[in-house]
Amino acid sequence: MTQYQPQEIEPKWQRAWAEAKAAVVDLRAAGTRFYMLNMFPYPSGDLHVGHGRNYILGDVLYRFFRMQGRVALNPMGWDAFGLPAENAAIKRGIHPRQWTLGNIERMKRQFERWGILYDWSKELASCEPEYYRWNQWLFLQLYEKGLAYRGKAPVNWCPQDQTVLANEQVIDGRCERCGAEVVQRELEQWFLKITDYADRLDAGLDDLAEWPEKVKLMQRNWIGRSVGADIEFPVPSLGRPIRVFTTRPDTVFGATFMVLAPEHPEVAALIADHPDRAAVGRWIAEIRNQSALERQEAGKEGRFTGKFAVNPFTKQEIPIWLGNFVLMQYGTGAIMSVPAHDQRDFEFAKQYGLDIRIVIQPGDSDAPASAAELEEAFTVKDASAVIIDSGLITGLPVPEAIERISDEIERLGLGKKTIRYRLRDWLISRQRYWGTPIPMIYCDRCGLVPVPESDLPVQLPLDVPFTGREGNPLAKHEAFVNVKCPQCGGAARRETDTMDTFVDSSWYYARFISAGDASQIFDSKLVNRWLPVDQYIGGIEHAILHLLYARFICRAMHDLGLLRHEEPFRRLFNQAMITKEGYRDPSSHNAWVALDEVEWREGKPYRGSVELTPEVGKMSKSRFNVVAPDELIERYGADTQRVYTLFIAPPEKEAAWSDEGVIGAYRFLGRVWHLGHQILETVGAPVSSPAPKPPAAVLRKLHQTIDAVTRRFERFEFNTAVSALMELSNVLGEHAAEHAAALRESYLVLVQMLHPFAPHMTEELWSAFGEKGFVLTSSWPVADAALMREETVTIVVQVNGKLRGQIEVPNPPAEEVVMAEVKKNERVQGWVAGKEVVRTIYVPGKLVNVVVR
RNA sequence: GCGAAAGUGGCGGAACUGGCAGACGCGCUGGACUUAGGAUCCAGUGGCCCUCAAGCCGUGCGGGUUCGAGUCCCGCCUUUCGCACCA
Repeated sequence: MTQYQPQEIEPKWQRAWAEAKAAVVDLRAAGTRFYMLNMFPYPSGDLHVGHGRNYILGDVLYRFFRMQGRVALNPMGWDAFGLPAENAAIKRGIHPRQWTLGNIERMKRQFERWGILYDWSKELASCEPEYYRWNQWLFLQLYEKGLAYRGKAPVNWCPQDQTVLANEQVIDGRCERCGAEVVQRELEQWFLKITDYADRLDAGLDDLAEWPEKVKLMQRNWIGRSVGADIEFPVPSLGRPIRVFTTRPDTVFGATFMVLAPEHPEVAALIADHPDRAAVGRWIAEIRNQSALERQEAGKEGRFTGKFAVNPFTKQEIPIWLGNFVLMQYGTGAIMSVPAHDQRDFEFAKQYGLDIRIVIQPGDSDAPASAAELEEAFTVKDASAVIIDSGLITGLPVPEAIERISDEIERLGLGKKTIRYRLRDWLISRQRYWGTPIPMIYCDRCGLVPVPESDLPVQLPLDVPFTGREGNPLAKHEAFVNVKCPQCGGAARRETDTMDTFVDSSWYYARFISAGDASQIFDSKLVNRWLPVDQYIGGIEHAILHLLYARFICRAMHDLGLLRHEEPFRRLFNQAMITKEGYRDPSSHNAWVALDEVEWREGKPYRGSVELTPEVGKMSKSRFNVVAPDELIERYGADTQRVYTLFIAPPEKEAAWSDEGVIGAYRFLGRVWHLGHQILETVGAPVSSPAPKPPAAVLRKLHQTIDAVTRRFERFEFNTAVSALMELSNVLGEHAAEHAAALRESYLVLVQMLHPFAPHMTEELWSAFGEKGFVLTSSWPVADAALMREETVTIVVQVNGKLRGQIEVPNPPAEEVVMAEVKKNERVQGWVAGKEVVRTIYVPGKLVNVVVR
């Protein structure tokens, strides 16, 4: 009997697909499109089984939709700029480009060995001028529209990576990449004005019906939309008011003091004649030098300015304080403090002995609480809370009071209703070499001058030294830095900052449609046909970062008239990572970001990935215990890895890799293989005479399986899809000895359904059976509903264990079948054909209606 | 603290709208073939009871709804994941 030898089969079919250009798709071909996309990876070098899950999943889906007759596109590219390449250059003296291209080659090879089909005719790498020139072009369009600007702001500086970071790249006060504590610095940097799109990005989430709720929630929280009002509090000593933002204008009668951020522009004027000005100044300087993390850890702290504002509603003078907990970046950098109804204000007031005035109480309490007895702020804001002692809004429930007082604020010209967002502008400049040069020039005479489109791309010079010291190596490249001003022709300097690599990745999905087009960023007509991406797959770690940026840039491109859609990804799926030996391998879920340094927590690697040695091309297994795909493929084949990876758990769930478990997938494939050859030996490859009909049980199972597998594909339930195929294979196996010849057709249907999971083996079997073409290009089987059931069934109903009724009916019965009378508390059981359960609907005291499931 | 998701055998996990809990697979036990097997095949495998049959108990804990609850409702406990002075 022919042995199952994946090592021989797999390379053969990989070659065959490549030669046939099986995945190359004509984007103008007629038909229903299916744009399948995996988040393009950072080419860190090697991939292990955790990465495999991501790409295998995509490939399985791609093959499925293709067999379903869709014109399917499955492209792949490389998020090829980034820090690890530069760090490798510093450490080992390899040029980032060489390091990156070498890794790309290795990863491509790995994809091939997994049997993943990509349309390589559309490949792109963000580090090539061919790609990044359009990055620069897009930047210039945004600059013209005022969506890219240079501005001074307190920014996050990573001392380890020697660069600034976007807010989204700071996690718990630490650099997302290296884990170093981030410090605040006041620097002039390049920003993209994502805040202009805050409302649209928030509202657009409602339309993303096929995105995980979790991701939408995270984005919503990140954007942080809050509805409230700006109110101006007069400050007599200043001669001008200070504006505050509040989401609770209904509490304004309880505002007993005001707190400003230490960075607030009015602070200098307010403390100018402070008796202890020097001490307050030192305190402010101290706070300003603290990182966000340090500020929070310090607890609440404040200083009295000595000045007062006037509460415009109570007309009371209220002291103006400075506080370390008020953020300049949010709202107006100033708050009205209502200690009775805001926990932070409450704590601050208690600490410094400030007035507390109660203006809201639970609607069901008649005795007003006393401020002195208050143990925490009363923050209820639904209709159960009622306003007291507040002039025109007294007696109103909170929601109504908010409306009423907001109108009044506008009527009196004290301020206006406002919507504010937590989201801040996207800081995109990086003081690093390996990235897209920002196409701007500084001229002493003309100021900031954009590089003319005709001069694009601004090429990243390759001949730079990598010392790892003294900042960005680009700044030392004379030929790059010194240019003529495009406006006046005088001597000028080039911008040496490069772009955040998230800019590269925020529009690449559209470039695949026109990859290699030197004349334009992409062909809008084709892009309009192919966008949005039908199925996007990647790790949850980009819930905010990449996915928010991409949504923003897509809208910006929409507004530039480049494409029709506002949302880039119609359906999103986040696969989870694969774990091993109880610890989390961060790089397994992190297909994009290769982390170069490892942070250890409690003796385990917490953040960071394996150090890659390009010469060997293997992960350091002893240290990290990750499963390398090479060995696995050598031993069991890629098909086994594919089947096991999908069988292990639902893909959105973390899964623990088990070396023993793999054998189950291998045995399964072996059984299918041998079953095929058993059938072949009986019938011979080409069938001349009509095949005998398979047993009814086989047919029924076959069609149930087609139905189940198809449904499960659509719902990403690959683990149970595989188990359904195992069951079918078991049933076929049971009948093989007696009815081998009759099983040929059923078996081939199994082969087809198994194809997305085990493409190599199924191609081999398909051709062994004399079928023409690839399984890949055959069509997906359709279940026959009639064959999924028996023609007639016997329904048996027992009440309290005694036979109450028995009837033979057509299957499925057209109507409900009334079977028996039962009394309350009687126990009813129903059976169909001695096996399946029927559904019974109990009508108390009367009847049992039996309906076949 | 706020928000979200999840708790089922020794393990990964099934169970569509409430209807035979544990599909499928791993592991384990026994057997077959073998010089041997970590290869392959067959049988068994939630717990209790000496065995079969029968029975009883079983989906984190405590209540409830229902003829019937892993599934629905209420209250806890635990775990994981987000957010965390955002006014």
